[in-house]
Amino acid sequence: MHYKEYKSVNYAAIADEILEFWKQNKIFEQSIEVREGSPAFTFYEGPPSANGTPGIHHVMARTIKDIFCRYKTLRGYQVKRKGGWDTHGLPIELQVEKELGITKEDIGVKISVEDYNKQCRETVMRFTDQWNDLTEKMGYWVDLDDPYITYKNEYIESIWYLLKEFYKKGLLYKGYTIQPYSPAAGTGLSSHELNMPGTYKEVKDTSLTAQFKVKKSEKSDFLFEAAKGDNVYILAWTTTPWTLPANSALTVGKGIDYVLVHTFNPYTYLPVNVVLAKVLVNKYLSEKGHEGDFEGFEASDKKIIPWTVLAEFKGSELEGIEYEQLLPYVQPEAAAFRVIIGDFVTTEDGTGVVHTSPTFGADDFRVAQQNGIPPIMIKDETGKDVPIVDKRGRFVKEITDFALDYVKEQYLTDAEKETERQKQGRDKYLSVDERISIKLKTENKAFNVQKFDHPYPHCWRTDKPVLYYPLDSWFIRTTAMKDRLVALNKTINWQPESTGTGRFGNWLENAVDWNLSRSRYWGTPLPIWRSEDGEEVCIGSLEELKNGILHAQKDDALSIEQKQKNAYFLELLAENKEDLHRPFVDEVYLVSTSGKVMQRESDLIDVWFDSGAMPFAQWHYPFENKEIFDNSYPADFISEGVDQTRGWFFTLHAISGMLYDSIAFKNVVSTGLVLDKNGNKMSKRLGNAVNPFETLAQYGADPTRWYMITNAEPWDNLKFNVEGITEVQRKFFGTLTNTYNFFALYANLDNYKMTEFDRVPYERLPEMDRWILSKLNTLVKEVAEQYETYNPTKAGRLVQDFVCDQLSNWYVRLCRRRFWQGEMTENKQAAYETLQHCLVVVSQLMSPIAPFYGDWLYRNMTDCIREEAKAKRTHFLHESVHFTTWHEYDASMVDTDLEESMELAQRISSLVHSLRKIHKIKVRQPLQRVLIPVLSESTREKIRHVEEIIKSEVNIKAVEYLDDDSGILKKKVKPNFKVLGPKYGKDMKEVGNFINSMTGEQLKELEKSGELYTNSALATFSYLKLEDVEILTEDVPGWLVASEGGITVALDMTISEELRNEGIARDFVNRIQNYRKDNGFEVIDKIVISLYNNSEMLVNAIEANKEYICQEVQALSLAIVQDSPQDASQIEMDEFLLIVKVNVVK
RNA sequence: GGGCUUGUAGCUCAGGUGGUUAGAGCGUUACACUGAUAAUGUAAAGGUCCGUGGUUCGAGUCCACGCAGGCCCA
Repeated sequence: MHYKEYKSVNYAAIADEILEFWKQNKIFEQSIEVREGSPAFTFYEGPPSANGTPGIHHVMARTIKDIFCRYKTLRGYQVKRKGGWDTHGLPIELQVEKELGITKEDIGVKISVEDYNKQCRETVMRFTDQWNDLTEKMGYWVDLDDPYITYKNEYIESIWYLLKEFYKKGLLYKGYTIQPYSPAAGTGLSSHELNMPGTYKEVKDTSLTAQFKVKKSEKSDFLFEAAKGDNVYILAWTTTPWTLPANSALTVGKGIDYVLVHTFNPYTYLPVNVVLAKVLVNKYLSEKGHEGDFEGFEASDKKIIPWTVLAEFKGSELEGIEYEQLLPYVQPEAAAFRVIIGDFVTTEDGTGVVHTSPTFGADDFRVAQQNGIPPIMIKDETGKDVPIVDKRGRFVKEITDFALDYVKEQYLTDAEKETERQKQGRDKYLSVDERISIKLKTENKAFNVQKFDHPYPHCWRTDKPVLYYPLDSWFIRTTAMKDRLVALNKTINWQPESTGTGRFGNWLENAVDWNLSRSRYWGTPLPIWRSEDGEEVCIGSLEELKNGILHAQKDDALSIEQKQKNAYFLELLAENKEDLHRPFVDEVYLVSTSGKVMQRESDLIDVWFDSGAMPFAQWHYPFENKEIFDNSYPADFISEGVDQTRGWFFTLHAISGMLYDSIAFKNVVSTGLVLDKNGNKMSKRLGNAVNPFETLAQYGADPTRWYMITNAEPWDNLKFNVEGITEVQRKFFGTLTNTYNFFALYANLDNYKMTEFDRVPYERLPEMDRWILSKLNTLVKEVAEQYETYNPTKAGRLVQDFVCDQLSNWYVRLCRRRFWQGEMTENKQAAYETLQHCLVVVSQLMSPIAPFYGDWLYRNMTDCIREEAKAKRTHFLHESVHFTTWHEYDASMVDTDLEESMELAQRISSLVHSLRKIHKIKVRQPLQRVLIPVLSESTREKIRHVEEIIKSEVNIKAVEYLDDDSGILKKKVKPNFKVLGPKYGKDMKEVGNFINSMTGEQLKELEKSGELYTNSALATFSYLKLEDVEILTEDVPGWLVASEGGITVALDMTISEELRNEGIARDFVNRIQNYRKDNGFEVIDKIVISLYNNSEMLVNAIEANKEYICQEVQALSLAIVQDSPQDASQIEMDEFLLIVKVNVVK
């Protein structure tokens, strides 16, 4: 026996078996070794975090990665894939805090930073075992023996190196971002803290609509013209009037409609022309005043303010208009006070114009930066730029009218309020907002002031309002190289393309500087040491740090304690026990060139920098492995979820682009989400998360992977339904396994063993074999194209369709007889060889997606000649399909004519089947002939080619052709719109009607002379050309016909006595075969049959076909007896009752 | 609110550059086959192609505006 036979297969068991084989023989390692010296295909693994358990979506994401690495190996590349772990970051910290029952505030108090980080380090690798287990079980090949781990010193050192490179290029700088800040507590708040319940409280604030006076310029001319040369103001609304001294721009929405309104200021009653959003006019001006009495206003009681619209325009027309500074206490360093466009402007509140102060609003900051608008800032005593409100929440002295006043009333104690009240000389303390309102009212700069209720965030510790306030941060100056990053991105092949051009491209175009700072504990420390007056050094290696310390130790600037701490760090270094995390690096003190003590900036860096640095840091570049790095940069391929667009994809791209003017990856597949079967997001909380281990154990890795890949394109979201996996199991894997088993069963019976030589030469192969080989080669070509363009879904579907429709349902089904009949002939050998070849190639084509099953099939097919192949150094010497090289597409084996012929055979057979069906004539009943109308000689030739196949497939004696000359063909003519369209355009209806109502005579004329005089009223349509129509046959008068897609078939339903007898004989054979089987006869058993003559018709039929029957059922004799035999069996046949005795001949 | 994306049969999905009768698999129903048989084949039923406008002789396909879902950002 050369081929293993399987009664039933369990795909999970196959995976286990193959996995064991892989482990025992180090197949993964070997798959890389066998490609030693071959060109490299580089893959970067986006590191997962092992602090959570893996989910089914990880199976999806990693299958994609695996597919292309395996495919490229088959294509002869060496594909090293180093695994990695992402180990830093907030999720880990939060998890540790939850487990220890502490908050961030407790770190350094209840638990030392050292212990806390120790805890993080342990927690982060907690589920590594589960991850490794999943990796194995799903068949994902990645090197987990030597992964990169982002918390390792070597990794961090490489990051420091990169940061220093940024620093040297002037791309790493200290700036600020607008963050929630509590002046009362003196600390910034995280978004996490801001999301705590009770943070947002309903408060009553002073809201103010200010009038910004427009300057005359080319851009604003149209406003002044409409206002007849008078003053023009832009109205902007704010709930924080204290930010108005920091205003440096006004933001409008580019698509919003604005109007210029002529009216009076409600406080000063001066005539004004104001700009605001069209839909908000009614919020400020009552309908009663519309087109009111301007002339009489001065004399009236001024209760109704008249107004009229002078002009209407889009926000985009306002862009660039300049205005006068509203409260000119502090001057900006560059040109400011312009109208800019922002995407966050709404017309829900206010005026549709947003007062913009870059120091006190996150949106404001961003939009100002994008438009080159400077913030309003002053210099502090050290010369540093600071905002006009200090860290305690008070105006700086430069804001003369309100110097040192708290901007929020709530920051004052009652006693302070009283003192202030006396200073103000009023009976009630007036807040800054109120006093600014009064000032603006009197200066004709306020258009509206009122109290406004709205929710406002409060500090959870002090209960006082939060300010949005600029806080120090370190940045990478992405904006400086934006254009280059955009240009580089255009050279990357994105799959799908829209993620690259749209989501990623747009994001790059609008990118702001990358904020690196995180004020946490467990992460890569920022390697910058800084003195109080701003001297700083960026450390790029351990060596540099060591030298820095040694240098500092000699300096008197350090205290004894500082020197002791430095000494301790040096000691650790000497013993190689250093830890580059906090708190250790924080206790290193350096000395600046001018002799000042420098301490490390306390920030950690964004964990995304960690992962984005992996091309370098995974190899500890440039300190080690320079050569390896050079050979594996940039990556040929990466893949992650589309949610990584602004995460890993961006940081990889930014670091490579900015430091090395290179892309980091050439091809990228961004994958969609895995949802539950109803399209909802999976979550542990909702309990609809699918456990990947259970799924793999129950269904097997191969069907699971196959289902995920072929069901939807990877970038579409996948609605994960296990029923889909069972379908894949049945449909694809079941069919393929059956096909294999069929092969194995007969090959073993025939003692056939694959040979790589002495094959039946191609020229002598039967049509059927040549056809499936042609299909196979076409398949190889198409599958390769799909893999090459990173379309695994289409690749899988192609393989699946080939296996199910062509190989199993057509080739094997129609060739069954060749396998089970007679001795080994050339024809039979050809069948074995052809099927064997198809199966082996399929095993390879499918192996990237279904690596276990592919290998299993390959090994089942080739194990029997392995030793021989090894000895002769031939194709199948490899013990795993994953070592093989891609089956070369052989164009000479592709015969498109033959493929078309066979397709005709399939379609014609299907039509005949359907006719039989309708008329209830079973396939076992032979029919005399089928008529096929053909209009061209080439079609006739193609069908003739496969006549035999059609005849046996549908049990018909003859195929006949009807051509035009027969005269009985009824033809149908249809307009060819594609041709007619350009010619006749809107006269199409008329032309169409003409064609549809053409007579047979006219059609004949058209066919004969190639054109037809139409006698149409349309001048352009006097002649109809042959190319303008499609001619088909649809009917054969007097016959039963079926047609579909241009093919028509007519079936002769006459059942002659001879045909009837044959039908009965075949039915009889069928019953005997069933009997043999039911009674457990062996396939090779010979039998003798005695049939009781209880029907003339039956016996006649059997006598007439006796030879045929005996051959089919392997009967040595078939006797008709006049008495019912003893122990006879009774078998039902359609119209007869068989009383028959069947005995095995021993 | 913005960027990107999806919407076709009960379910999962195909439907180059517009061409009039929109396909496949699963499921359902019926039938056939019975030496691939806990398989297999054939057929039938099943569709306001998310909606509304527009361009066009003609729109599932192109355009605009919506609706619903998703991701990211604010």
